[in-house]
This record gives sequence, structure tokens and C-alpha cells, in this order.
Amino acid sequence: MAHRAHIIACAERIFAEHGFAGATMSRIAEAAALPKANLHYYFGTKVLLYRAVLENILTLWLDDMDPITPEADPAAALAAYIAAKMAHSRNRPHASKVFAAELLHGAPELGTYLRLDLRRKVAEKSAVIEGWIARRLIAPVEPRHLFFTIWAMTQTYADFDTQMAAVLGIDKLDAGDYATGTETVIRLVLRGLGIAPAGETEVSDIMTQQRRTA
Amino acid sequence: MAHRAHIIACAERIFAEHGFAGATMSRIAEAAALPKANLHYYFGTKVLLYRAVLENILTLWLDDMDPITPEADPAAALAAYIAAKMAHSRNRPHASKVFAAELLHGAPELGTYLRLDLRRKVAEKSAVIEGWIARRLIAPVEPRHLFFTIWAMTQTYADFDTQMAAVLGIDKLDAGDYATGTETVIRLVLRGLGIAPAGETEVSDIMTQQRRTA
DNA sequence: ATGGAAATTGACTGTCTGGTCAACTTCTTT
DNA sequence: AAAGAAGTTGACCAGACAGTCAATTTCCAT
Repeated sequence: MAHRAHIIACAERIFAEHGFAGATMSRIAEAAALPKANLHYYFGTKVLLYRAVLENILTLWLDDMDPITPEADPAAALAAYIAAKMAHSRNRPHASKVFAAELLHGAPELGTYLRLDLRRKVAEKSAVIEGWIARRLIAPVEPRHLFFTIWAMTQTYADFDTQMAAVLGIDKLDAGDYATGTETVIRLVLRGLGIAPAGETEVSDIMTQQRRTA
Repeated sequence: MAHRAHIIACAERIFAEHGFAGATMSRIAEAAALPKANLHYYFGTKVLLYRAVLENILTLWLDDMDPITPEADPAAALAAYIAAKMAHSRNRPHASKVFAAELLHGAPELGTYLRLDLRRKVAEKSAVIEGWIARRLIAPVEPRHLFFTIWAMTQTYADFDTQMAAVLGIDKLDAGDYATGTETVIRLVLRGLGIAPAGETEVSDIMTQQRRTA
């Protein structure tokens, strides 16, 4: 039973690096330092192992949106949400990549989850945003598209890290790059919604807090 | 010779839908309504066909940045750039997906292009942004990360259309959804940089213009 | 201690894949 | 019209793949 979690972790990395079809059971087995037959003992088929990896990832995603509540301060809540997503991009890049590849190819295994759980959650949180707009706390925006753009900006730091490193002329993104990214995204969104903090303090506070919990 | 372009177009779709490893030469052949051996006659191997597809895509990408020049009006230039990227997401979704999958898996075929051509182009355009900041035309921002976020937001409309459609509760994104997306991204970036147009006019103008050329 | 369930594994297999090739047809040039 | 180049294709192959299975070991409740 302890093997299960270990296999999922190794499979996540291999699926992220090679895609579903490109990943082979032998390769995953090699990464997990276990015989291939052992993987089949625990998960049956490759697709079922892949689903286990995806489900393991999904539990992370939805909870990030919790800080977005009607009573919360929009600037603080959105900054916290963005910071949480950025932290995941940094700490769980493989998870993000597996998820991205799944969406890229039409979400064959995740379609139902998207249409039910995710859709419901976004509808709920979009209502919160609409409320903020109605109370003139933030500038008008189509809430769902706001989420689309936030997801895009935060996950790009995991999914396309190769491109970023190449453009920046470095081998690998470091803590400083993620910090700059977090700041850039938060500033863009908060100012874009007309709720930029007066000075630099508020964003810096969130950054520091994030650094402590990471 | 006329077959070459046709094969590349069909291969682009199959690679986008199934990934490099998941796409098979037989499937591409079937999509192109040609015998498999004919594909090998023109391209030799699967990897070479894949490279041909990628090169075909790359010619599109870099040229979009042309409107960004020192003399240009920042608001107009950035809006035009974003609109152009969004138009590509709408018109060439498969191209974007192939490119995204290539980056996701570490850019094995594109590494050199990223480190040379793309890096040079971004360095050049980042200098333009720095100039705008120095002249106080836009708020301070790390130019490379600005590009990262713009790429992320615009390409997400091609790469993750499945997720968006699911969240919006529709089958497929339509022209209106892309228009809303374009407006959302342009507003977010322009206001985020402190250069939002006075009224709604300027953004609407760009949208109309975009609709005409698309 | 013991018996049955759970876990482990090396050896095996049917299928599918990218790629080859020789035979054949169609173009192009003179 | 002739002949060589370019294009086309069905049949074939070696290797890699996911999945199977019987034999064995480890675990644990009694």
C-alpha cells in the first residue's frame, strides 16, 4: 500500500515529461525502482494509473479558490489566490503539466469533472466577483474570463518554464524568478481591476507571507 | 509537392489532438487520405514530419511582435499585439496546441530556436518596453514577465478551450467568447500598466478592426 | 506455529508502430 | 516518342508496447 503513493508520484513525473502516450509502463516502473508487473498489480492498466495521477492532482486545484469570499477584501483575496497558484506552479510543476496536457488533448479523462465540479466552483466564485463589482469594489470584468486569465498566467510558470528559462538565458527558474512572476501577475490583476494598493507594501507583504509558508 | 502542405496541415491537427507519441503515421495518413508510405516519401521519418509542422508554426509567432516599436503608442501597440495573438488562438488552435505540447515536454525539438531566435526577439522588444517605462508612458514592469503573462493569457484561449467551454457550459467557444476574451486581456494589461483608455472607445476600435481583418 | 490472503516478480505474448522496399505509374524534358 | 526522374503504393518486418500469469515470497490473524 505504501507503494501506491510512490508509484503515483513517479508516474506523475514521467507522464509530465513524455505525455500519456509517450510514457511507458516500463519507464514508470524504472523510475519507481519496481518491476513493471507490480504497477499492474496495484493499478490494473495504464489508463487507470493515469486516472489515479489526475485525481491526486485535482484535490489540490479547487481548494486554492477558498480565499475568494463575499466578505473578503478583493485585493487581499485575489493576491492570496494568485500566490497560492504560483506556489503550486513552483512546488508541483509535474502535476500542472500533466493537467495541462490532459486539457490540451481535449480532456478525455477529465471531461466530466470539468463540466460538473469545476464549473460549479467557478459559478460560485464568479458570483462573488459579480458582488464585488456591484459594490464598486473592483472594476467591471467578465468573472469567468478573469479566472481564465489568472489560471493562464499562474500555470504558465509551471507549464512553460522551459520557454521562460530559454528567454531569460538561464538553465532553470529560481526562487527569484517565481517571486518576480508572482509580483508581476498580482500587480497586473490588481491594477487591472483598479484596486492596486497605494504603495508597494501590500504586494510585498503577501510575497513575504508566501515565502514563509512555501 | 502540393501534397506536402496538405500533409503538414493534417499532421498538425493529429499532433494537436493526440500529442507527438500518441499520433500515429497511419492516423495522419488516414486524415490526409493518402497511403502511409507517401508520408514517408515526403518527410522520411515521423520526427522530421513533426519538425516540419513546428517550423511551419514558428513563422507565425515572431511576426506578431512587430507592432511593438519605440515610436508606437504603447496602448495601441500592445492592444494590437494582444489582438493578433488572440486571432491566432482562434484561427490556428491546432498550431498553438502543438507548440504548447512541445514546450510542456521540455522543447526537445525547439530548444535551440527558443534560446536563439525567440530570446533575441524578446530582448529587443523588452528594450522597447523599458524605453516606454523610462519615458513614463507605462507603469514599471519586468518586460519579459509581461510577455510571459501576455503569451499565457492569449494562448490559453487556444490551448485550454476545452476547459473554458466546460466552465461556460457550452460545446465550443464562439466568436463572442473570443471577443470577450480579447477585451478582458487588453483591459487587464492596459489598466495593469496604467494606460487604460479614457473611455471604452479605444478597445472597441481595436476589436472592430480585428474583426475586419480576421 | 500455521494457513490463507496479499504482495511480488520473471518470463511470456498478441498487437501495434515506424519504417522499408520493390514494383508500378505519372510526369517532364528533349 | 523515348527515357529518366519524380511520385505512388501494397506488402512486409523488426522492435516496442501493454497486459498476463503462474510461481514464489511476505505478511498477519489466530
